[in-house]
Amino acid sequence: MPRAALSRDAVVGLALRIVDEEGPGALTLSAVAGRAGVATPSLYKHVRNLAELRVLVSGRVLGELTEVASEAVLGRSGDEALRALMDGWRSYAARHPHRYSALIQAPRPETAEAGDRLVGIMIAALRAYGLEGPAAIHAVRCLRAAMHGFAVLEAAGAFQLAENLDESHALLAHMVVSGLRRAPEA
Amino acid sequence: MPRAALSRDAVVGLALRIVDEEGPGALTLSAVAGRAGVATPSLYKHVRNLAELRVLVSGRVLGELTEVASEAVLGRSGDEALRALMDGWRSYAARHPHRYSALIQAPRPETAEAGDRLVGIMIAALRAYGLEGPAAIHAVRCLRAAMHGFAVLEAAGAFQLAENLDESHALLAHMVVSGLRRAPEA
DNA sequence: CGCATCGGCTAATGGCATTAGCCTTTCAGC
DNA sequence: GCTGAAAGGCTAATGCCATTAGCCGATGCG
Repeated sequence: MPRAALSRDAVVGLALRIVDEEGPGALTLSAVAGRAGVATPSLYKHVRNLAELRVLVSGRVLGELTEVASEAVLGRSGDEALRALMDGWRSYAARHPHRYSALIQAPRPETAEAGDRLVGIMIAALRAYGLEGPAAIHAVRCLRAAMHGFAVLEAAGAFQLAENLDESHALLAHMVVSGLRRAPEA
Repeated sequence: MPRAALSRDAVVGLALRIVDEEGPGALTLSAVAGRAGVATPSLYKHVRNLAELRVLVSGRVLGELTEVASEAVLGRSGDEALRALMDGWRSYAARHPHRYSALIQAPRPETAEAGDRLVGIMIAALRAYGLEGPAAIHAVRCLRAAMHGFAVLEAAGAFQLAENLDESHALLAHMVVSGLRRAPEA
């Protein structure tokens, strides 16, 4: 195994930095090569193509998000766990807006496992609500929709008014927990 | 005014068709020119550049969404209005997933007016809940987050399991209305 | 009838992705 | 220590796309 200057992971790391600093749209092989001090075609020794690099970046973000979610839920249960999960999620997205935007939502086989782990954490966070089977699935979907929707809009700067965003997010969390507490039946 | 073959609106229309059929990533000036039966540079007589075309497309989508929302709320109030709004929103996104994905979330001056109209509709839909000032703002943000999050995930095919999506969405609506009914205070 | 202007065209430039094929460095095993 | 295979970098070449510059015919107002 010859010189180990670059590596697949290093390339992804540089890509992540570009995404953070200049946004997902600025992620080009040319830019990565520039940062690596290498000619563009050299990157193909580490990554199949730009599309794969994007998937790898997305996978890394998914992993970080899973870690955040995992820590948030740890040692908590019920509403507390749910709120901590939502807060952690939002906080991650707010801290790394570009990175969060690089998260690919369309399911990809490469990141299926990480995605399942994340869903598992959400199910765990919902455990206290006594949801079974389909009900748990519906709840996870709603939780995802709420967290992702808020994160995307905040990251995009779509919330323009001056009102406190923490309060808005607290209301969102309130909606989720209160909706889970009383049955959807009318 | 010489021959009126193409027009700004016609270009946007073709762009919309490309987005619908091949996704937002396939929207290139070259592709539009191909459909228009015209050389690529000719498009610059109607549109400043690709970035502007994207904004125009996004504006059109925003307009359609506003119309859908407006019709949904018409003649309804309270929970009924809210549910109709959410259903209409989801239905639009599900009917035109690529188009919905072409919606730019970052606020742009060009579409600010349309955006305000949409927010106005949401506020109207929330009127029955007696929200004032900041509380209304928070509620609109949560509503947006919920609707947008669900729409994005559904459009991306992120909901993979077989469970009925209508039910999931009904739960989301339930969360929103039940969260609005009882005060967020603990 | 003249002419300003609209709306299309060709040519040219430059960025980026991707492929092909070369060359050097390094290390495993003798 | 020597050798050869392969990892990992490079240059050259291709092709797509956006964008700019500058040309030219048609059209409709005066």
